[in-house]
Amino acid sequence: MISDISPAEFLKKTILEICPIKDIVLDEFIRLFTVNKIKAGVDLIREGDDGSCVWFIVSGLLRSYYISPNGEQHNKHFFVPGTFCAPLTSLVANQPSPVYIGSLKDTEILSADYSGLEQLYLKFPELNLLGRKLVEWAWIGKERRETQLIMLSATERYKAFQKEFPGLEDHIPQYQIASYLGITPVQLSRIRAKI
Amino acid sequence: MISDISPAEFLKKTILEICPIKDIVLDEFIRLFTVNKIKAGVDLIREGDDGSCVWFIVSGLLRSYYISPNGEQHNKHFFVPGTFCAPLTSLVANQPSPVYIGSLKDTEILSADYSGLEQLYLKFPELNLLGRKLVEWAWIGKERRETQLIMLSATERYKAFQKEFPGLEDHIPQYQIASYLGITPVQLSRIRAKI
DNA sequence: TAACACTCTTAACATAGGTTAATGCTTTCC
DNA sequence: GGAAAGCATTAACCTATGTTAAGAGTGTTA
Repeated sequence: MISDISPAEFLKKTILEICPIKDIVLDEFIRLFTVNKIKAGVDLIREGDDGSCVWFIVSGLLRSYYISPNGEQHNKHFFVPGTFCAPLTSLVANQPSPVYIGSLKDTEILSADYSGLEQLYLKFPELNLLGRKLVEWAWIGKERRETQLIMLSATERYKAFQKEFPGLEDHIPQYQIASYLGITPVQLSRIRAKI
Repeated sequence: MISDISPAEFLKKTILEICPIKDIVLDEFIRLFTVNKIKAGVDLIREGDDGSCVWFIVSGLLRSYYISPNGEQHNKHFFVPGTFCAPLTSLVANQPSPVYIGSLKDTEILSADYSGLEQLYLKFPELNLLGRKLVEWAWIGKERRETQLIMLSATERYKAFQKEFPGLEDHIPQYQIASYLGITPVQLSRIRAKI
């Protein structure tokens, strides 16, 4: 659906929809990114790794997830084309990442080194506006997710997931969705049978 | 414990712990804020209101919360002295607030008009660094909360709450804590009886 | 002091969701 | 084609949590 423009153009277009930004700054920003293709099922970062990259999803699907002490995976978020993804806790707090980030489908991304981005922040302080906007929108997403987890039943969360990620459930196994909803695949199957 | 310095000094000190910032910018930033005292149980913003302020908690306690269709309150976060609080979804998306923010104790805050802050962002683009840092840390908090909600049992969430807000449970009713944990007061009572 | 409001606890019962296991359906691979 | 792996469904049973209601403790107010 976005095959008619290059990854860099896709990124540029997405940025400009977030906030205005001078051409010279935008061009240097875009130049930080390089194209990468990864297969399904690959981890970009694992718990304990030091985060050093920011990614923009061109096509495919990424997820962030935790692994609990007993080895169970818990999906936190799905990253669809046109969105950014980064081990923010690690980058900001300069600590090992508490989360995993990996691909669920063959995925094309644009990767930027975070240290390069930080240098650009210093060179062009107004670039912090873009950074602020991106994190603000990410925060709003987390806030909505928190509300759903604390206020909605599993059935309602499933319906909210369908609205938030339209069509996604046809492309990934149900146990990945159940993990995102905070329930077992068995329970999701029961919920689906009832609806 | 912080009674020996003025609210403005407290704010200044807190800012400088987050990121370096030029004196002239910091002074103008501080000047945006005015002291307010509010009684316990007062709402600063209600669902549907247009958010226009940012607050810094000097003393006391604020909470953000949702009210579900059936009238139940669900606490999302407690704001303790030395932290910032704002109806971010409303400010960023320029929409009516989906959340309530109110006081649980007599509370002293510093309030700043968001439009004044936005003007200062334009005047000093490097101020976006502070904005970015503040939202980044807020995001990390939400991420941690999300992880707890999806991965931990209610008992474990209760213990995590005790660690994250030490001493707080002695100052607010248990049903406020239960609401934060996403369980009923009855269930919290059972959990406490077991421990 | 008595009455009231508010909070916490406890009990009895109901429901949502977890656990385990069996079954059947695809898809993949030899 | 047949075997194996991966996934979804279903059933039986168990546990955590919700619901409702009663009672006890505390503080406030008439």
